[in-house]
Amino acid sequence: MTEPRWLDETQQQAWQGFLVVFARALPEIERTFKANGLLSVHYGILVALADTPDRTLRLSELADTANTSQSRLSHRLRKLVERGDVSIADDPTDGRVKHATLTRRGRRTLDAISPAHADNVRRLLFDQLSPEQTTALADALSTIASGLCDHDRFRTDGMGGLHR
Amino acid sequence: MTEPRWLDETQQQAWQGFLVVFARALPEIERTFKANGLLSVHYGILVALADTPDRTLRLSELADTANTSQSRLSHRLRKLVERGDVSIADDPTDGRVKHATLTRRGRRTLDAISPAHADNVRRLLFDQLSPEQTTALADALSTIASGLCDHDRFRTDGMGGLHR
DNA sequence: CACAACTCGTTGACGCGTCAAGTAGTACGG
DNA sequence: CCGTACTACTTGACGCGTCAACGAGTTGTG
Repeated sequence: MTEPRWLDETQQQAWQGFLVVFARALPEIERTFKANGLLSVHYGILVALADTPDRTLRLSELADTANTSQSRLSHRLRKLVERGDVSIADDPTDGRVKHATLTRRGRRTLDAISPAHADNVRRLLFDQLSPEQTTALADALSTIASGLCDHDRFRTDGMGGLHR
Repeated sequence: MTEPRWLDETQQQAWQGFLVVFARALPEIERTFKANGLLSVHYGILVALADTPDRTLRLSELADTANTSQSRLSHRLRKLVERGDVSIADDPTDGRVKHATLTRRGRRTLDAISPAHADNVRRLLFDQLSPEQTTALADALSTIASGLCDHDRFRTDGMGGLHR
């Protein structure tokens, strides 16, 4: 066993900041979704589909884009399909694969929630920051995020070659 | 209804980064705790107590310091008391109040988990960043965090005058 | 002292996320 | 073709967090 390497003071400060954001901002943000009978997972799914050219993704890609596990996607998709926000279709060439498509109703749901959501995020997180702080934050988080995504593919895929 | 104010591109980038960190790093970090039969909540509770001069906090302060709700604290405390990591004592002057104290065993639990935890956080988040990025990140997150904590007291307390 | 209003902490029901197991479909080696 | 290995997705059990309701203790008012 070698001597453990601790976080330096700056890193501890940053980590503590993450914890506060996760513990205090996210639940507050979640409330907007609950007020519309949904969860942030649902919203993430709708956004992922809306950001796709033909509003359609196969489920495994959808799970990846929405930063969720396949089983969670499966569970939450049930409600979205029941509500008519998303429709599911079998792939014609591969019977295992299914595709999810954002319906017109799903688009409307998204439009109904988005303003309040953006407002929450801005108010809770970004209104406190100067433009320079925001830029630096985006830079650091993007760096971390891309590292995390690469790391993930490394662990789960065997070089899956998914988009990007 | 006025025109909604959206997030600008930088803000969106930062927010997306938060989501990725939240969805990919935290579960990974949680694994270390689960390997020791605990959750991150438990760890946060132990840390909060360890950071206090006499290793003792009344429960409401503990909940606040550990960024958790009172009921969650109550639920998770059960296991920590059973394990003997924390002991609970009634306040002698106010029958409603209880105090939690970190035991010697709790201290040992903390020491056993901390190295692996610090390692995870460093590896997943900070190893990717330059020193300048880390500093900027800590600065931005601290700013947001202090805003969130003030905001919280504003909503729940009636000017509770809790420490700080 | 009585009674209302309040605070501190606990509890239980309920819905969500995880994990491991399961079903169904595909690829491939012989 | 047959069987094995693999992939895509689904399901159910289980433990956690939330929320609302609760019991217990305290404070304030007349």
